[in-house]
Formats: sequence, structure tokens, C-alpha cells
Amino acid sequence: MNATLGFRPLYAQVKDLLVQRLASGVWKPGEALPSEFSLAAELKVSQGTVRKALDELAAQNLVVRQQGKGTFVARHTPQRALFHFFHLVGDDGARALPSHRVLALRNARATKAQAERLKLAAGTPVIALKRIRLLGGRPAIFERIVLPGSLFPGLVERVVDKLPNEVYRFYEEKYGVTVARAVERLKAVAATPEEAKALGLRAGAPLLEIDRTAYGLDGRPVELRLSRCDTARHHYLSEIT
Amino acid sequence: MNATLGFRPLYAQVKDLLVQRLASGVWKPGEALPSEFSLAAELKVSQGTVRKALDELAAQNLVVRQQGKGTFVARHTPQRALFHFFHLVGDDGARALPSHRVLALRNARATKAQAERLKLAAGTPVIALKRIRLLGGRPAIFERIVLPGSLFPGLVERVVDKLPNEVYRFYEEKYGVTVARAVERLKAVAATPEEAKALGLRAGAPLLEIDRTAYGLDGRPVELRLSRCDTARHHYLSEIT
DNA sequence: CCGTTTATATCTTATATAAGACATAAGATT
DNA sequence: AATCTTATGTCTTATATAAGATATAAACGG
Repeated sequence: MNATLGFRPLYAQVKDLLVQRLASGVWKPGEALPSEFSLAAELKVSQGTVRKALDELAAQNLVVRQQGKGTFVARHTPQRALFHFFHLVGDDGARALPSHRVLALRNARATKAQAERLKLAAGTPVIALKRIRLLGGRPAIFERIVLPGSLFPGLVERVVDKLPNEVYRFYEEKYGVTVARAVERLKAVAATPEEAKALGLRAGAPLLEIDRTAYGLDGRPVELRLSRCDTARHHYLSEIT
Repeated sequence: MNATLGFRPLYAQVKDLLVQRLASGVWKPGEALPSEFSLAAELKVSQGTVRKALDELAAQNLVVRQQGKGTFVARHTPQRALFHFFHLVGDDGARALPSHRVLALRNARATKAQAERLKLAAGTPVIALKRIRLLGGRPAIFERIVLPGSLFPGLVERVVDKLPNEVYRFYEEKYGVTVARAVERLKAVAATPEEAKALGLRAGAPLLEIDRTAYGLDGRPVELRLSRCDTARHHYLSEIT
């Protein structure tokens, strides 16, 4: 009967609505959502339908569920950063978040390529960060980050040079920008003289380049990140299931 | 009441049983499983419980479900190989499975490191394959594969040198070995003279090394694979959700 | 009387079951 | 041969019960 192309099952509609609310900040990271029953009552569907929607959100790591306590908006905890968004692991299997040293943080304007990837007009204000990340005290990653200026107003002036190490948590707490998903493109490249010097390598040494585009809850790109990694003592871990 | 530590919910027990049957080859790749109702009747649980187990198996890509048709054991189709187990993508976004040229295929004995990763005793018979893979007609990957001899009896003698390109489908169809999961460790390395020559590069050129361990349905390692990739025109795609 | 412990009520999500809707394919009917 | 019917799958939704978490109040010991 429903020949409408736009038809979606009830639970999917509920899920869409919840994602929309998450994206618009109705519930903030760490907060509890209303219970299954109250959501069901509000949306005039059964509790089981709400549950199926919530289960899918939990599978996508947008919410965290805990029996007896409630359903909570997922936060960028160190744990999550480590296991979900940071794939560089020591060759002995040890995982640790790197510390960092900021080289530059300034306002700039999007290049054509950057604008295209961030879905902005060329020349739009952006924020550019250049930093070195250290693993086990050793410089291991040379990293360049580009953010849309509109999403992070006054960031450069605000942080001066005390930018925290875990920037995703910073985005979330200070600007309400939640990184929900990312795509990484990996290549092997030769270190430039600048990178080689910063990482204590010879120019031309092989580096692992990770070119990441991160997306927010609403699906729009919120960060570009180019990481050039010394993989002498570490590797990028990818699990295929 | 169930203070037994080993307690698992009913649907999880059903799932375990089904995985066990899949691993033991009760249902072969491509075949249909019994319907939800008949499984429920056999196992003395409700259809919904069977469904939850099957849904999780589908989420793990072990089975494929199709409304109105049935539930089928997942197969290593070219599509699956391409989107699931082959992460090298053209810089323009084009995906294509490489062709290959076999350099060597022979019986050998496991080194200590290989034996450890394959959970074998050192010196156990293994099969070693060396090949070049071509993307868009160009040599792009230099690859070494090691297999436990016990799982692939007579492979070297059998295939002579007509080994098919998609080896996972070959493992599955000829030896009943299904690759269900894999772990990849990526590094940037410098090309050895042998690799450089084979790939048409200068020695020392940066290559992306993919060190894969593949696991079967029963969770035991079934393949080691070291791929050294020229990423001048391609990249490794990793999606973080 | 005060502080600690122990029930208990009530909230939450997790699990199990069932019924109707929808999709597909094959056989019967025209 | 084309259409309709029916059998048999999974999908969707709903409901009931179990189990975990927590706050409150009663019971208890000092």
C-alpha cells in the first residue's frame, strides 16, 4: 500500500528523529535521554519500537546504554579517543594517547581543495593548527588540522596556546561539535625536510600519511586532518570484521 | 537465580550454536539456513529469539538475510572481496580488484614468527605464495602469503600455477576454509631492491605495508599476508564509524 | 539521638514471545 | 501464456516478564 518512495519503517523514523535531536543539542553529551517508555509515550509508538531505534544508535556509538540506569549521549572520553579514533598502536600492542606540542595555531582562509572537502566556499575563514604529537615521549606524528571557522568562533584567540591534547573532547565541550564519524585515506610518503627535522628523521624517510575527514552528527564535515606518522615503532591497526 | 558465571542469554546461546554449525560446515556458503520457525522449533525457543541471533550473525557478515527468501550463508563474492577485504582504492575513488602474477608457490616450513602467529609449532609445513598484484594494469602490490599446510592439503601440487586471483573464494570453494575476520597492521616502509624492481620504482621508495592475519569462522588464524603497496595512485581507505 | 545497615519501592534497560505485515516464488486457474 | 492464489520466508510492531540501579525509609546498634 505504501508506494511512497520515502517510506521508512517506524523504528527508522524514530531513529531519524532522535539523531536530529542529538545533532541539534537537545540532549548534550553525557546527559541521559528520556526513558524508553517516556519516548514511546511522546511519539505514540510502543516501547519496543523506541528500543530498536536506540539499539541502532548504540551500535553506531551515538549513545551508550546501561541496564538499570538509562541511555546516555556518547561522550568523547579518553577511552573512546584511544580505541575508536586513534589507530596508531605500539608494535608491542600497547595503546597510548600521544601528548602534543603546538607549532602554530592561526586564522586562515580555505584553499580550493580544503573548501571543497569541508563543503565551504573557497576563501572562507578557517582555523589552521600545526602540531607534533609524541608517543612515549618521542616525536612520532607531524599533524596539520583545518577547521571551518564558522563552527569554532574565536578559537585562536580563546585558547592562545593552551590547546588541550584531546581536541575532539575540546570541540565537544567548548563548541558543541561532536565528531561522530570519520574517513581516513592512508598512503606511504617520503618525509619533507620540515617533517624530517621535527620527527628526528632523515629527509625522504618513509612516513605513513593519514588523511582524515571527520563528520559531525548531522553528517557535515567538521575537521580535516593530515597526520604524517613515523611507523618505526608503531603501526596503524585496522580490524576487518 | 542463575548465579552461574558462564550464563549467557538465550539468543546468545543460539548464536553460538549457529556459529558452530557454520564453522563445521553443516550449511555451506551460499546455502539457505532453515527458516526462523524451523530453527525455533528444533531448539525449543521462540522465533524472535532465533531472529535476534540471526540478526547478530548478519551484522557480522556471516549470513545474509533477504525478506521473503531466507537466510543464506555469506559467500566471498567479488563484491565482498572488494568492499570488505580489499581496502586499496584509487585516488579518484574508483574501486577495482587487482589482477595478479604469481612469482612463486611452494611448500615450506613455518619460521618461528610465522608459527607463532598461525598458532602452529615451529617447522610445521606451510604453503608460501609470492605474487605481484596489478591495479589498472600497473604493478602496485608485492605480496607474500603464508598458509598452514594442514588446512590446504596438496595446494601447491593442485593448482600448479593457475591460482585464481580471488584466493578467499578459492579457499572457501576448494578447501571449505572461510575467512571471517582479519586484522591488518599498517606501516610505511622503504622498498627493497627486489620490490622496487618488481613494482618499477627506485629502491627505498616509500611503500605502504599491510600485514594481515586472517581468521576463520572458528576464530583460528588461517592466513598470513604481507602486502607492500605503491600508493602513488591509490590509498588505503579506512572508515571510522 | 545519631549513624549505619538493610529492605523495599520504583525507576531503568534487557530478554523472550507472539501476531500481523510485507516480500518472494511457485503452482493453479483461466 | 498471463494472472491469481497460496505457501513460506523475513520484517515490523507490540507486549509481558526479568534483571540491574538507585533512592528512600525502616530497622538496628551505639
